[in-house]
Amino acid sequence: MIATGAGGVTRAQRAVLAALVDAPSFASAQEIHARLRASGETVGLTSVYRALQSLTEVGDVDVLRTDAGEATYRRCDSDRHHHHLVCRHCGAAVEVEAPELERWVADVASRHGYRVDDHTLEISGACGRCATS
Amino acid sequence: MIATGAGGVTRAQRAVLAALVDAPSFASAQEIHARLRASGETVGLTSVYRALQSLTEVGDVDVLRTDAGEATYRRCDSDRHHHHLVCRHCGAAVEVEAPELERWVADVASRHGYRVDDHTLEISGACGRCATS
DNA sequence: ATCGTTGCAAATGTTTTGCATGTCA
DNA sequence: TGACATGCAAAACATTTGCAACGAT
Repeated sequence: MIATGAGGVTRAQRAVLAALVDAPSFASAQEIHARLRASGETVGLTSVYRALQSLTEVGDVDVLRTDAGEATYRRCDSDRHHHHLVCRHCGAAVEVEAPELERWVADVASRHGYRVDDHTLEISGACGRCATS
Repeated sequence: MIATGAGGVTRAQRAVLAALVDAPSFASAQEIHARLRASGETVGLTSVYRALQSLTEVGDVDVLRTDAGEATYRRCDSDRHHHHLVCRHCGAAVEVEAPELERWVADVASRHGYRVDDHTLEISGACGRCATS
């Protein structure tokens, strides 16, 4: 496997990235595949999975597991470490950077004698538009 | 289905709870099943899944999805809302309650016009014992 | 007898892999 | 020609469900 540039180098990778740009928030591999098919692209499900795997490794997309166990993918604006605030209704997502949180995490960990290797925070709820309607 | 007491009322539920007490941290359904089998208990995999489902609904055990997509379960000491600090090596886990975090989450959400329905935070790293050895 | 529990087998759904084919340098 | 990329079909998973047998009240 050759190192892929940030833009995605294979046909499948380009197609998947394009689909992710349209996606309101996190989309599953199956959804991406269906969307591509619907838009006339002829990409196999296998290639979608492989493209997502590559893109994830390179860091171009973020992965999130749903409660149902489905992996969902999202193209993130920021390439820095951040967390998500996702609307359950319309799928709108806000990327939030949180230095205080990072600090707090490190603090709590060290207070328990732990070294932090990784952490995840996901907040789900309703965005302003959906909460009121 | 009848309401099950906190102790677990079916044979499968009792067995699963017992297995979870021994578990150093989160264990998958398959692991629990294997452990029960190894210890001589004759419990079907199906019953393990069903027991875990019931126990989860009642709130006796917590669920956590691994990156691999496997659901893992843990018997939690606290029945209040809390987060986990898990050691990747030995599996030791600390349950941490974090009022500041909850406040911060609510704050960030409202700043973006969101209403918070749910949130998850997982911290993984190395405990003191494993970090130094 | 009745009703919940059990567990096998089969179904489901996602993701991965084997393999033959296509494509581009 | 050679190294990938592709996609179908099949496999590998975790998990759920249908269903008949079982156990306790």
